[in-house]
Amino acid sequence: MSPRPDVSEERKSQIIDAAMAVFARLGFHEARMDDIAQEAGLSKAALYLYYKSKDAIIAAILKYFFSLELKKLRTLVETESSEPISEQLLRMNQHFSADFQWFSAAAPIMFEFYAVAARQKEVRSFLKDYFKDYRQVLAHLIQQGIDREEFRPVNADEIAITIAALYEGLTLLSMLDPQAVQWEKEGEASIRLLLEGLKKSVGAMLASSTMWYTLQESKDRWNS
Amino acid sequence: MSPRPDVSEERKSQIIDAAMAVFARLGFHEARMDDIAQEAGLSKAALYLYYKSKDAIIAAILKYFFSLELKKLRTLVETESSEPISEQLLRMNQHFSADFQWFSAAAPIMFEFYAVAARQKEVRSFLKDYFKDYRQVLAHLIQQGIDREEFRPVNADEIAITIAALYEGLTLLSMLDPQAVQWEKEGEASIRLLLEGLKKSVGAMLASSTMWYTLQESKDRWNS
Amino acid sequence: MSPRPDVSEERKSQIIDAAMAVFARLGFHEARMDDIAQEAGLSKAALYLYYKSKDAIIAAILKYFFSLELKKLRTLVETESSEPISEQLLRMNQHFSADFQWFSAAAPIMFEFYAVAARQKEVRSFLKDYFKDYRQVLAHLIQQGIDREEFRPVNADEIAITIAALYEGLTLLSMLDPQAVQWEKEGEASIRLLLEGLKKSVGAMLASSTMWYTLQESKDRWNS
Amino acid sequence: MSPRPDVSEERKSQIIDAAMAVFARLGFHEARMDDIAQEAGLSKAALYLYYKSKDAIIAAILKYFFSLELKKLRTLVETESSEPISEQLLRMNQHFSADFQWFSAAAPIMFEFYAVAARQKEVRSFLKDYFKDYRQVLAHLIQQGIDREEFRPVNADEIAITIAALYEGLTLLSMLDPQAVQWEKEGEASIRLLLEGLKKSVGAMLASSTMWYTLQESKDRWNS
DNA sequence: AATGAATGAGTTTTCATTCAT
DNA sequence: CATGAATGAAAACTCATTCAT
Repeated sequence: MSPRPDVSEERKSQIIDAAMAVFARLGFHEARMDDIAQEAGLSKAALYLYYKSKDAIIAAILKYFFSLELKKLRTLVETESSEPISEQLLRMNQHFSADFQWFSAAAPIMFEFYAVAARQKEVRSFLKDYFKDYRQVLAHLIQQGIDREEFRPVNADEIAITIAALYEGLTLLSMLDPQAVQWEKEGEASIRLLLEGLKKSVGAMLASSTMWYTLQESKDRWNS
Repeated sequence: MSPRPDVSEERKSQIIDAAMAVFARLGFHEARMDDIAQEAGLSKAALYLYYKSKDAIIAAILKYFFSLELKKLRTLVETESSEPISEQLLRMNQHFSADFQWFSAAAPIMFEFYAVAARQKEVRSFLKDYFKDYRQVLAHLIQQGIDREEFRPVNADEIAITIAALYEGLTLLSMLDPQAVQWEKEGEASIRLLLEGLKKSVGAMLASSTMWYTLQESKDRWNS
Repeated sequence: MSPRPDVSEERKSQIIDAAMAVFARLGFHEARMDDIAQEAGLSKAALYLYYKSKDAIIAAILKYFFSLELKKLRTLVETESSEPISEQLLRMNQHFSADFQWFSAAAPIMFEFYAVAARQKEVRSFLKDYFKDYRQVLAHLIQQGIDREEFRPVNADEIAITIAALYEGLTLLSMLDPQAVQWEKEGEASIRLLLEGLKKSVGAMLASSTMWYTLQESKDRWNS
Repeated sequence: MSPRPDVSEERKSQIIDAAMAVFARLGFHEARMDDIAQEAGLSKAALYLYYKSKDAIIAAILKYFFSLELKKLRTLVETESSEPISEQLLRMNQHFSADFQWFSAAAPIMFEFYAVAARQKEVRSFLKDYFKDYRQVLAHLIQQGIDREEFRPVNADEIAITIAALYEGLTLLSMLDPQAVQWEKEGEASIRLLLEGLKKSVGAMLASSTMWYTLQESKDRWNS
């Protein structure tokens, strides 16, 4: 119990929280340092004690936000489970949906980062790495499905891209039109469609089961 | 019909072109009216003869850009064709990819609009309508596939959402990491996966053919 | 008579005049751009149309002020005149004194530049060149005095340094204590003292005349 | 006499030393209280325990610095010596030159004070008194030279002004261009020139010596 | 129709100074 | 005594917009 406990970390996250709230409301450019200070209950000058500049706050949020997202995904997926991968993918959707409150609050910030990334190399590079990790986690999951012969022997990396793209796109569409595009519902529908495409085809399925023989007989009969 | 054809329209698109170039390079906020004027070869004051404000220019670009996109999609898809829908979808991909130059130049603007939409009702509303139309065109195509019994009797609107989301997400991912996520390649892979899921399953296929009867018999036998 | 005559040069000197007045009153740091704008009868933003920054204004004054001083000196001295150099030197003093109004108004700026020069290489370099020219003009004058055998064969450059130093020091002292150190009076006294030292000494005078021989004799006698 | 000798004085000079170092490097305005605190190895708040404000520190330096200079001059000159005054003046130069290291380090501060003095009455008044004392010491020396009939019966105060001005000017010129204006060399040359002007003229010299008679004879002969 | 000139209204950042501990 | 933390009060610089010609 030191006399004056380090207040620095507390202040920093206090500022980040405030800044996220303000940025979500106003955007990076319209948000004033004054707004953030007020939201944080600090003086404007205090912000500069903990962050060198407005950009530094934005950069800190960039790291904070996407690290958090990645952590969530990993917690959700990375522990190997005997549960069918398809079930896991569907459950993932539910978890994302459950997070919706937080998510839609942060969505404006997320999209702003994407917009910035299109022009700033550093931000782009950071997000590139983020999505690389993100896809890797998904690819690993898909690969398990293939290894367990739950899925066809597809290219897991490609599927990971498909799923990641799908999620980002859904987030955009549901942000724009929450009525018409309900994340949870459309997410599940999309995943089910993908799963349908990933499933071992009937032919393939039969080929790996005793059913094969019986069906084979029917086939023979068809051909005969 | 004045003797000198109205220079107004020419100036306006001259300004829009210049503004798009500048906005793509610098973003809405960093771009100065001076930059736009210079790029357009006009005086700054001249911009105000044709557009009331910087925001008015941005709004004009919003309309121009997304109308153009929609028009492209419609040209591509809307003419009914006897060609299999799956072929049409795959061909769509190729067309989008062919447009890549223009697209990646305009991408920063597109993402910026999405970011703005997250906060501004008017922009959001505009883009909501845009994507509604966009999905409708796709849904119409999917529905044809269903009607022609090329696809399973799925919910066409849902599939349209899936495809639209997929495209937006791919655009984001490939903007961030063009090496790892190549629009054309990954777009095609994704569409093929979807098509796999859309195809009439063996069971369904049989169900809509005379084969049904024979297979039914096998099923009966399995159950017995 | 062009429709809109170039107002740029006029504005620039309008700003320089205003800035000099303000800087003399408040110093470089205490002077606000607002103060300068007000003094110039322009808006603050207008200053930035003509000068990139406050420092740019200061730099412009640096050049303006010392170029002017140099020009004055040259006008005063550089035209060869048959008038005795000592007379010219004394007359120079009077001219400087006559300029006193302007000079004491500008003195604060001058000293501030010296202070800045002590720390900023660019300013120091500029003033180095200024004083080099200044001394050169004086040295040239002194050299004439030597060539005309009005002065002893001294090192003209050294004398120029002495005079330049003397002037700068006098300006400082009289700025601090105008009662006790009156530029005109003390300047003349100092110059007369220097002239006394510059005069051909009796010995030297004799050495260059027939008197030498006679004096030489006396010397011989002293030594004998 | 408290058991722990008052730390206050120690701290104060610790701060003055640090502040001088920082001010010399950065100037009064660019120097931050933080810089001074760091240089002094104290906290910023600690500075305020010993000095009311930044200006108070500057004021303390003003007094410290010029008192020191005056003390040096007095030590050098004030003890009456039978050595010829001209020798003493020349030796003074050497002493100043020997002090050069300290001097050129402190020069930026000195010039800054002169600049401030041009605008602030209090500083000006202080420096006025400083130079009054300074000149007085010199005048006293000169007067000795006159009384001893080493010099012509000139106005000692005027000569003191000349010398003081010369020194200040030389310091400026050598700060600006140490290559071209070497304090020691040019100081000596200048003093020698002044001495030349101060010397009793040959006529006068003779008038006060036995030489007079002999030379007088030569003169007579010239005239005859 | 067109523009060079001008500006009002900010906005980030800075820093001497204070205060709670 | 000492200081880590906090802030009020600027000040330089910017830029969308207007206006006189």
